[in-house]
Amino acid sequence: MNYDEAKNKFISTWGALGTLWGINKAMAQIHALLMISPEPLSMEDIMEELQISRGNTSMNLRQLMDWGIVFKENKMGERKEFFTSEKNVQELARQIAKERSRRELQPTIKVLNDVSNIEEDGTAKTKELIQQTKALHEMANNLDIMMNKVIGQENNWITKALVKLIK
Amino acid sequence: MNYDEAKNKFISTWGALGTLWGINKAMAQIHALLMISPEPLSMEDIMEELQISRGNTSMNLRQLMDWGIVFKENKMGERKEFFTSEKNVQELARQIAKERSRRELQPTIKVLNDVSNIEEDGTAKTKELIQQTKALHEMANNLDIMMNKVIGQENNWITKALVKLIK
DNA sequence: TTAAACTTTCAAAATATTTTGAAAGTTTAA
DNA sequence: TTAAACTTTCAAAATATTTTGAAAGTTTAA
Repeated sequence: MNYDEAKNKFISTWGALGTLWGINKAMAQIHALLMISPEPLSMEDIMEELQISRGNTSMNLRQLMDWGIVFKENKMGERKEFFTSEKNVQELARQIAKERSRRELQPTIKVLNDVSNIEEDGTAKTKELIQQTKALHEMANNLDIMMNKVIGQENNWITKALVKLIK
Repeated sequence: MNYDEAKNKFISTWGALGTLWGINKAMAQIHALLMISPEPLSMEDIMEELQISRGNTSMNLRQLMDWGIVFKENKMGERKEFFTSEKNVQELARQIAKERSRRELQPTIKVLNDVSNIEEDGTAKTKELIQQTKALHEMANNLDIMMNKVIGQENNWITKALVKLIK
């Protein structure tokens, strides 16, 4: 496998995976491209490499910046904007964990909490609803605590400490 | 909030969340419905409750069974099939972790491994590609180890042990 | 066997998401 | 100011996904 094959394979795999953590193909591919680019890239560069339109590039770059994993960079003497990704994989993981907790887990936890606190009326169906949503609430909460602990830790923490503890 | 409001809220929230771990709305809603139903439900029951077609119900139930979180159940003297979900939340989490590892993480790890083993040719771009995919490979691998440890553990393990260790 | 009671399949329709690209907007240098 | 060099917005088009429901398939009781 040569450089170009490897590069394309990485970009398309990352793109496919991205759809599974809730971001679209173009967004994941832009991220993948920036991830392995030694130099910041301009919008033109990205459009060219991935064969996508200007509008698409602009919108997805903005979203990646919202996620906090891509940054705008200015080059001396250049008018246009350049972009880089967070290159540190640990930091990337922390950022993703943080955003997913905020966007998905927290709202779900709130609903589970609300639902599990309805009034018991003695019927089997109400009992079951309360019991199951309580259990899910506890589990989601634990997951959230875990993710937030990870966020609060030093960078190498996940790799070094947790894996060892778990073995 | 009364029973019906709570039930609907739970079903639609679970449905929305589902799309984020890679299953579609109908599939997640069927799962939610079974999760809080004290009795096994027939295909008719599900169609009726969620207002979805027979075909849709059939296909999504099959997929949930593939995931190993919904089971067919036969009622004495009844010809039609009934369905229940895995009611134990810990077991549900284990099953989801196991399937996600198998379906998403493992294939990605393989690609990362292949890509990070291309031949070094001294250029900056190749060096960056190798370095970044190696780091991602290590991280994905650790995540996979974690998830598989969870799978191997006794049921209450996640809640009881891990959360305490992490505090 | 048969036929009733069910489930599954799959092409077509409906819906949702993504992408495009031109127009509008913004910034900067002169 | 102005106008060139850029970025963003957004309606329309393209594409992808989901849903429907009728037809085909399967199972079971008699």
